[in-house]
Amino acid sequence: MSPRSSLADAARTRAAILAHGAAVASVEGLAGLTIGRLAADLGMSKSGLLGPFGNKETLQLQVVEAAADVFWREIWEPVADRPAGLPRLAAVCGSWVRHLARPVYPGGCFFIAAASEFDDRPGPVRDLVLGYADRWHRELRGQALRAVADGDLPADTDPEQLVFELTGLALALHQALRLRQDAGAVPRACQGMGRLLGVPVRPPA
Amino acid sequence: MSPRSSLADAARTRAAILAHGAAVASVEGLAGLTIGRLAADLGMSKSGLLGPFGNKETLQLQVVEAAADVFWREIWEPVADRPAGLPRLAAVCGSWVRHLARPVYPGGCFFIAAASEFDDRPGPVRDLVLGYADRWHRELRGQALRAVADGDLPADTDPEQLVFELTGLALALHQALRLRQDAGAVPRACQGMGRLLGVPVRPPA
DNA sequence: CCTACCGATCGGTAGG
DNA sequence: CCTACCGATCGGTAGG
Repeated sequence: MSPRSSLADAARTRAAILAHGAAVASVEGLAGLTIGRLAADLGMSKSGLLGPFGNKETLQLQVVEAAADVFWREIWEPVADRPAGLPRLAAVCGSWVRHLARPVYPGGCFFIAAASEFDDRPGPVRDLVLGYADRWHRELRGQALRAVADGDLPADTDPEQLVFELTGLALALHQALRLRQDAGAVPRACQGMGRLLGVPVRPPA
Repeated sequence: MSPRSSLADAARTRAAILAHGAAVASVEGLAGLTIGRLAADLGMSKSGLLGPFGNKETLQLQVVEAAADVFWREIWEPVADRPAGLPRLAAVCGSWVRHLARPVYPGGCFFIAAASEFDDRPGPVRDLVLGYADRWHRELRGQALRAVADGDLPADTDPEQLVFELTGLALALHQALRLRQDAGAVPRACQGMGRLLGVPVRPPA
């Protein structure tokens, strides 16, 4: 075993806390995260766990950021090589569906849960979640605009309406999978998205 | 003032607890409901508040039932006189949109929040929320089936797919209103629903 | 319905 | 990173 600097140890500890925190928060909620529970799960003391963050809210914010990194890598990175516009939009819808159908976190999509939990709780956590939601929204809309400009979507397409309806299908898929445990919702989400885009949408293998 | 029996007093106390509990839960979550906070809000002692219910879980279950009554009265009762099938389905979509856009609870739709919060927490609360979600789903699907039988929707319409997409539009509306505070989502939800049904959908006055 | 109280757990701090 | 500890609050009970 090679020796490890205490700096690298600290970074790995921090990453482990954030990864486990996101997993727990996906089930119990970000507000339901407790320092004592996380510390017990990871075999640490409460003060040792809190140390790198200082207080619970900072821990929550960094858990959100860590989950955003995972989300981005799961969904956008695999399709970054697709041509901008309709091809990339259809591909990202496919990887979005795959993300929702895959056990990335035990409680399903971290961001759908966090958005619902904090939509009415003003403060830094809500602001951060909203910031990521806006970024996601603009990214989708940008591809939709490009698809219209390319003539790959009808000229009278309203990109806002399209993004709104795609988002609805993703939210319906999440609810059907998590609450109703209805795996048949995966092809239904793909069919709905495919009809909106005029091209097939499929979760990648 | 007419005298009141202690029985009627108790019933009014119980109703006040459940109404306020649903309002608080719409913001803080059903799990975030605390007996001490509810008691303080209502000027009662903790033991007095807990008395009619016995424990917190029973209180949660009865809050869900009270919210379900409100939901039913808000959405289905106003359209019960519409002809079954497409007319009633379009009308219920309109009152659904109105419900989501109206400040019925300070935290938005109680059931969307509760479904998200408890979708991964096994137990009686989840079972009850799921039961109401199933009932809602079957009610919509029944009207869709009737609309197809009446020839008011194309014969190849898949009622499951239709209900899935209508639900998605409602979920997207809720998220847009609560998280993004985007009132423009109301006409977008109506447009999406109207396109699915082939008839206009409008929130009633 | 109340007061008074229980053990457990909360977020967080002192000191090392 | 740890132990030891803080005041506050949790769900719930005893007794009236």
